[in-house]
Amino acid sequence: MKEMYPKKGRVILHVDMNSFYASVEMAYEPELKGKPVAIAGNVEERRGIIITCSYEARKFGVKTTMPLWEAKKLCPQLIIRKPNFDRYRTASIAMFEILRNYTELVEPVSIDEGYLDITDSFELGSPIEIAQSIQKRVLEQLDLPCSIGIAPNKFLAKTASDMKKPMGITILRKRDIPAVLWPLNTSEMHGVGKKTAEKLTTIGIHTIGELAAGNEIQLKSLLGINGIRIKERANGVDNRPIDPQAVSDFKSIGNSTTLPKDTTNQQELYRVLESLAETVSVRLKRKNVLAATLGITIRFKDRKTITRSKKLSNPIQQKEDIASMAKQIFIKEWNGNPIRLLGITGYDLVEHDLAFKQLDLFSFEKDAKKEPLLKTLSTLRDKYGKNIIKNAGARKLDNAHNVGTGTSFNKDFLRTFPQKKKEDD
DNA sequence: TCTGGGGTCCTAGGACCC
DNA sequence: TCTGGGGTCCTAGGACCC
Repeated sequence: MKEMYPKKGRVILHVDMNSFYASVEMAYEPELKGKPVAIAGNVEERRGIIITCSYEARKFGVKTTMPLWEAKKLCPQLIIRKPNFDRYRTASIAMFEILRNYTELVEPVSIDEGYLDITDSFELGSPIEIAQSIQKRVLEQLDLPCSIGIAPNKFLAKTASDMKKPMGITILRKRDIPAVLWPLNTSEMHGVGKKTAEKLTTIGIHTIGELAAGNEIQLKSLLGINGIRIKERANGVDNRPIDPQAVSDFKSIGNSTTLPKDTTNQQELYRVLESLAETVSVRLKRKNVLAATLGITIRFKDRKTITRSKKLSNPIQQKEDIASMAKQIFIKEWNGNPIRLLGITGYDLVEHDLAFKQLDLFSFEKDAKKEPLLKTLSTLRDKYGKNIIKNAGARKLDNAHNVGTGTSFNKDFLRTFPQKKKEDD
């Protein structure tokens, strides 16, 4: 029945805070308003860079990622502040709370931007009225400016919010695409960076319009699945839903630091790893997760960067565990060359409760003696889910057969669990 | 005087299994 | 004696974004 009616188009908003960190500082310190302000990391050191800056600073040519000394040269009166991440987090939470007054379908993308699906929020007003209301409330309640894009999907909404800054509201309809989007260079597209743009020129594609008409076979062989995707986007096609949960299931937690100066001193490097391990441990604990894979990043003097990771038989969270594993991985790979940056990242995050049950599982030996192991494993699986068994190292649970009463097991046993031979192979 | 730190997603090769 | 075609997992690197 549904198909008999024309499909109702979605209405998506993209809310993008304008020079967020600098604006938050101005809200805290109104004297800064109207002045060139920049937030910069490592202010004391030669490697300080601009994280973000006010529009007044941009007029001087100051830009994100620019080295501090260069920014000062362009704008000697530049006011520099260190980042206050707690302030930004607080402002971000308040901002998303305001957005949730308009719909439950709010998907935070980063600390300063998010999508809203207001398709079913029409009783609150037209899309443009809703956008105006959001902008007004965020400004009045938080003293923060934002730009909003209104469109039928995420890609177009994101593109639209970028078109008028600060405090813009832009509508981008599908029918606007040929006039507005197609004349632009492909590198202007969200999702197309320098490398991809360069590759595209090798097949004669320079503008978004040329990409929209590009040969799919050619694009696929050049860029893989991404080639198909950016062609779709160039045609205004993007079916990704707004997912309010998306932000909460993060995939990794890490911490890295550029050293004050390049070094080959192993003790010093170990101390850095310990300090990184501490931060990662705190962050893992705050999110109530453990890491089942640990990775390190090493950047050498010449900026060549390598990553090494190790899947662990037991997930870890304590700083001592993280530090010792990180050192182990590090020392195996380090060739003695001067190091510029070190990082530690936890992957394959498992929730604390589940990880705990997973460990508990190994103390169930007694139970295993009472009843067939297969039954015990099945019980555990039913209780804690298949992944828990999988994470414990016992893959192919379904192939576990013919294990009799009285069999005891521990984690090593689980890992080397005998597999049933397939007769038909 | 070059170029931070936090992430996500995709690809590709080798090991291993059937 | 000379060799298939799946599939999954693990690891490393690259591209991109804010």
